[in-house]
Amino acid sequence: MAEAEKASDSSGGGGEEESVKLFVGQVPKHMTEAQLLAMFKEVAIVDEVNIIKDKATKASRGCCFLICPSREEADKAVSACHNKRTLAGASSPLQVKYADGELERLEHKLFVGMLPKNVSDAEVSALFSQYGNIKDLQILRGSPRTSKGCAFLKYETKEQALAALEALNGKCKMEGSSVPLVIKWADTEKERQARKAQKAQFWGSNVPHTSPTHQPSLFGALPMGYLPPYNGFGYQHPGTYGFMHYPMQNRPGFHNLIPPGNQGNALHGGPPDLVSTMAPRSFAAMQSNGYMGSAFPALPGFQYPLAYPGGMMSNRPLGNSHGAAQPVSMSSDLTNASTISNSSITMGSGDQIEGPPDANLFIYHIPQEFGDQELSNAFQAFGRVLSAKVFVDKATGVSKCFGFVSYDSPTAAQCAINMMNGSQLGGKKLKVQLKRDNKQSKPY
DNA sequence: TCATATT
Repeated sequence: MAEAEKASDSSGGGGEEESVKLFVGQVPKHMTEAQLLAMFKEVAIVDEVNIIKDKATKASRGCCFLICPSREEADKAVSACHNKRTLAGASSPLQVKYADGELERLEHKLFVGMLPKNVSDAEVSALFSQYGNIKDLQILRGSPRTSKGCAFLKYETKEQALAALEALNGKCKMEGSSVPLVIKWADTEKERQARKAQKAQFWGSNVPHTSPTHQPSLFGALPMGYLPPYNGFGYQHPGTYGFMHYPMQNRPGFHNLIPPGNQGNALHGGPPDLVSTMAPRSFAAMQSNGYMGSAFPALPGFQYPLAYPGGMMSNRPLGNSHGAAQPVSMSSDLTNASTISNSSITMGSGDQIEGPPDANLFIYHIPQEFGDQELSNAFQAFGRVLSAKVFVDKATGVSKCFGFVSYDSPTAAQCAINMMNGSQLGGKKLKVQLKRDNKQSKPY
């Protein structure tokens, strides 16, 4: 009694279903959509180019989307361009890939929960084959004979997947189970990452100290976009069995198809509410540590390195011979010192300006709690810092402990290497070296 | 352990 018809007419029937969105990185900010379109049209059919712009300033963010009419065309664009050529003004080759969630959108992947523990592939196959050809079935197992109660499943078409979802979700108990199956669209990568990030927050582990240069925030470690945190996709929509009209090409972003009383499953269950369980952290610690209120506020966990060249804010430079540090005049007075550093604080971080060749540093073992600003501060004694960037995990906001510092001169960079490489910052020894050259200049 | 970004 499977009515595949019903499914197909709710999906609009436009040819758009087939089109594929690609993400393109390393696009020089000055390029126009028309220029990009012309360029990409040389290698594939491209319907549209959309430059991704800053919401506020409308300036290009250095990347764009391409809309291709089919996967074939999209793949042509990817293989012809990805990592293949560097546009004038870019620092590394074009990055061309499926936009976030796009691959998954095309995959029609379903999540199946509440499977019996002892279910076999054959049983699941038999049940789901009623609705279409199963392209891929993966039952998550603890051991060969026991399932974890869930599976991922792909059909050839979205209509088939939708038919199975509508026919079985909440309505079908498999032999050996007292609860009905739960079927939903599998989470996208983004949803998984968001959930992971939330879990990290929840457990309070792995979260760097809130930097004293920012307002203390419960979510200081997360990118702004994650505020407020996800509240558990669709977990509180009991009773929504109604089939929403699936809009044209996009499946719903959130899943409200879980029957009431169903707890979900280990993979998809998340803490329902984080906000109320979060406790402010690290404020007291900050106030009681010796640095707070001194002229050393921006460097939590900083231990005066023996090798440290002096001059971080209030410290009098050690009469060093490299001309970069502020000259020591009669005053090592705090007000004066902090004025100096405050004025340079605002310029060194943020944009990723590259300096001239050999003026850019790669730094590893940066203390976890350092942000761009702290990195910049730590390196400003050796020359003019054009930019300082600590890399951060996109999903969790946690520092990856490496970053880049760019100076305006190779001399400054070399000086920083001499003074900072191997010095003790936080727990580990800093590794400071010249950044590898990324540009692929055509050998021929 | 060497460069992001997803309207």
